[in-house]
Amino acid sequence: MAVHEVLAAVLQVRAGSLQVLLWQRALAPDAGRWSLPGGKLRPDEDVETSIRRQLAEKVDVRQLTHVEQLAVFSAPDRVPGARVVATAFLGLVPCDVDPALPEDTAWHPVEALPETAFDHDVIVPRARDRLRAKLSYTNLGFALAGPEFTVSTLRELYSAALGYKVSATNLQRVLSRRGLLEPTGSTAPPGPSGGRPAALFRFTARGLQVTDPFAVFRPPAHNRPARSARWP
Amino acid sequence: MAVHEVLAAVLQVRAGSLQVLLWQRALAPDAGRWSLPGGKLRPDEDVETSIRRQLAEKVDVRQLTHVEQLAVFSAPDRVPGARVVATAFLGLVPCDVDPALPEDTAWHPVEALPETAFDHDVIVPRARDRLRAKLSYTNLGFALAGPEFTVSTLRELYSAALGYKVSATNLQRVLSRRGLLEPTGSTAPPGPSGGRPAALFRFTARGLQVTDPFAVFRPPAHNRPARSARWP
DNA sequence: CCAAAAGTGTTGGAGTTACACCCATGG
DNA sequence: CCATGGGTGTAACTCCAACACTTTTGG
Repeated sequence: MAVHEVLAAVLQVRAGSLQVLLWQRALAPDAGRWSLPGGKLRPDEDVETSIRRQLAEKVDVRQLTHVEQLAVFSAPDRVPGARVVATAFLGLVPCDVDPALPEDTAWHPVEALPETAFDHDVIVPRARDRLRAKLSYTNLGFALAGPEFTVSTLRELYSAALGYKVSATNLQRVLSRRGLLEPTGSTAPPGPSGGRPAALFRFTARGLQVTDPFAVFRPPAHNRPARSARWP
Repeated sequence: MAVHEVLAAVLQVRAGSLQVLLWQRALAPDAGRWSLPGGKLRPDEDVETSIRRQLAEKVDVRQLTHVEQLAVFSAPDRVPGARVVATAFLGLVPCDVDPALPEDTAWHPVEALPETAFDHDVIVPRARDRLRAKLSYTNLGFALAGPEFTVSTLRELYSAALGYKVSATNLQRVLSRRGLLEPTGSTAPPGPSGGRPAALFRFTARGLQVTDPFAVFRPPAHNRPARSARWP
């Protein structure tokens, strides 16, 4: 008989850094502090439906390219008053959209969070770490990028999300070898200072796919499929 | 205002195969079908405390070497009657213990489940997959093995859990290079048909440690620590 | 022709698989 | 001394990081 709420750390790469969407509480408890968007779970919806509805309603974020569960936060005293159990989500918004936001809502760099309400400061790093891990072994980059992009752009997205410089050279090679990237055939015009025009690419799939499931302990070669469609 | 329950897929390698602990329901709904152990979340405990308590109480499993959250299952109609939201866990029991079980409780191979209650048949494969993934990039093997073991024994555990043959040669090398395994100095007596006595090993740490966090996209070498203590 | 940005070639090394070979023990 | 299981040495392979080099544009 506990209230169940859903919360989302919605992440987007903005201005070269990974940022999270927060709204500032006007009322107690924790008035003035910043809070993850979300709200109560309704009786007729599951948690993912609920967080998608609440994000659409409250902060007008509809262009989520990826949503996944992070964890349940259930310490009995995690919020003051009656107990609330929370299911936390990671949400991703591609870099080519800029949703209209209510007055009290703003993006904040993940590495420089303001004072947050309740246990929300624990949830944001969890979301960031999940994103970083999945960028390495899945095609999750599609959720940060727009439909078409240059390798330079993609490099900036990966660098911002991972927190360190990624080489464009090797990024393109790794993603191409895995079959995640394909050229569109067209090119982007060069900038004002010249330079060779960049080829445009897109992700071959836009749903989450695990491309490198095993760091080690791969199954023996004779009953393992070829590179393109890996186990399992 | 939904009831919240906790459920655990408790896994152990038994008789060469990965098995899960289930109890057979006596009463409706789903009488006769097999169910994951668990129960209602109490107001004064968080979900992990709760699942540990319920496993200790109901099936007398106290020797859990590892417990972690899997996911929330929240479809409004996942159980008949009033709504119940469930937090599912993965639990691991080392191969050297054999807990006393109540009458209605038994181990079942993960690959040959009986008819299960509700959505529990979805939870068990999720637990298995999580275990398989973490065996590759963490030291989670400690949770399947006893305090001391031979490489042959460890090979059987990994083979059963992963579902394919693992070479003892390479298993030892990989785990040793990562610094997860250390020899105890003593040896196990050979079997009835002779053979060289096997050296005994232990895991150097018995808490979960991520040993291989990045499949690719490692940070540049100059700001990356050496092999032993990897990022982050 | 030069600067700038994009893209390719190539080398080297880390980590792993596969397999041949050597070691220690019981009958 | 031979069968049996345990352990080591080593070659080949996959994948990736690093960096030099080439290509294509604007001034």
